[in-house]
Amino acid sequence: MPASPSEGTPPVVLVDALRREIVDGSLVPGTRITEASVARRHGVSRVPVREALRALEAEGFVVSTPNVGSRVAAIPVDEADDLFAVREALEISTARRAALRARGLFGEPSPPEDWWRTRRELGQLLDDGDEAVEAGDLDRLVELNDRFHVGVARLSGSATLGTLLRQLSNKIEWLYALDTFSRGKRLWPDHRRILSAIDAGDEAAAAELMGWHVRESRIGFLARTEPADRVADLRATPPALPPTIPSPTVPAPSASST
Amino acid sequence: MPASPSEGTPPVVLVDALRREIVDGSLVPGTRITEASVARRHGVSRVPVREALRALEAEGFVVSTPNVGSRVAAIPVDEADDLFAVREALEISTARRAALRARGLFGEPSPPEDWWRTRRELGQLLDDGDEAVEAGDLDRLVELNDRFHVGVARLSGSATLGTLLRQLSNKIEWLYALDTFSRGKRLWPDHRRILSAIDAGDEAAAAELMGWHVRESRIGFLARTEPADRVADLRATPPALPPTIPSPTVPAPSASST
DNA sequence: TGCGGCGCGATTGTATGCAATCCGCGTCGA
DNA sequence: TCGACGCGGATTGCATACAATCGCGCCGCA
Repeated sequence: MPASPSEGTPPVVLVDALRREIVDGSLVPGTRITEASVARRHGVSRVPVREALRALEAEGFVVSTPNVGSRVAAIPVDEADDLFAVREALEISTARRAALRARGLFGEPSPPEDWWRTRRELGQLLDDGDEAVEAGDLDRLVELNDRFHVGVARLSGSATLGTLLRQLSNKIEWLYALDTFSRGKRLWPDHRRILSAIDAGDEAAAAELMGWHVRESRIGFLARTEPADRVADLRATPPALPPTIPSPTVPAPSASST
Repeated sequence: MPASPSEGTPPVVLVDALRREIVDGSLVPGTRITEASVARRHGVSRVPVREALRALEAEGFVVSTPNVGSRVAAIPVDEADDLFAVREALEISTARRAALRARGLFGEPSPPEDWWRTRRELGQLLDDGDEAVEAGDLDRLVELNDRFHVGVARLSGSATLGTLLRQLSNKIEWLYALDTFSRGKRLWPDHRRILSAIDAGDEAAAAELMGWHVRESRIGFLARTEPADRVADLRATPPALPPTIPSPTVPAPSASST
């Protein structure tokens, strides 16, 4: 239930802990991160800390220079819009694939047990989110929002897209930390519609709804920093929807799932 | 000149070496990678090897299970088209930003020295590529192609987009390794046009050309596996070009470039 | 007073050693 | 004959120890 069920191995815990501190602003960009201090704080030796720092570096949250050390990277503020643009393409793909998998394409005769488990979690998530909306608990909504999108990526069955999305959505969450703007509850109901389209196996609808949804959040974000006319300009443009060929070609790959 | 000039630190070397072996097919998906064997082969201890494996895991080329070990991940064949779709959005952004930087936007008064150095490298690259086309040296062309796109990402000045692109383009190269299809030299001349648009600071043209270029390579790839009518369908659709708000808002962030 | 070189403390990079865990195989029992 | 149990080798996970490197402040010198 806590995001990743198989967590427990120290380096992974460290990565999650540090990334969280970075994303939510506890660790200000530019802050020096010494291996020893992290090791002490978490009661481990420097070896797992080093591994964690390497992973965070690969994800772009930390910059390291050899023989000198690691610092918290700069928040990619001026890349915000581009990140949203990429996310749009990415999530359209995950939504589409999730719907296709619901129809039992992609080589599998029908969605595997794993798919259904994630699907159930998402259902629960939606209810929790509705509750949070009622209660006005925006912090919780932020977290649920993130988990919803990651969940859809898991439904898509694509490890690659999932990895990319996780990186992207963490970056975007980081951007939100720049000020106290909290993502509105306005967009929450979209999620239920998206999940319905996935359930129905309607990949076109899933893709379109997700595209629209991400696009709206992009507009919402940009509205804080960009001149109004530019935002209006973006809003006027019809949703992108890059056509993707549904590819029921190759069955499941051979080597990974052990 | 060899891809990354400041390389030399062992873990980075290991990451590059292993990733290369994976991408070019020397290490077949599913292959077990034991830390000790890698350590012996490279004459180091297991510690840097572990760090390298973590990084590769974060990039998605390796899957590790705790207490068991690491294996080469499965090639994401059935995600090919989605990867191309994401790459399209990504590279449109990098091309656009590169052109904007050429115009001296983004807070900087004019392109910094670093920009010009990369720009010069790209110029050289184009000439080398023309040569390779003449000589029919397709292997070399593949490498140059990769370096061109990564170079444009560097011109864009965006570490985040650069990281994402590197991951994506490695994955896509991995896909190409699936068979002996070699990326045609037909698309090589596009690069010169793209670079010209960047030089001119024409961000709209740069974005459009890059979008078209990536799209063409996507079509070329898919033509090998997909039914002809689907490919024709994709080809008929006009280039996406998700509108991006050029954001000259925030100057350079404070903490990173040391 | 300004500046260049030097040495020390701090930190990173890596090797080694040992405990923990897992997988495969042989043995025992029904 | 078949299945369950248990043991041994192999491998991972981590802590400790030590060498290498860097930044920074101090001192000497012009």
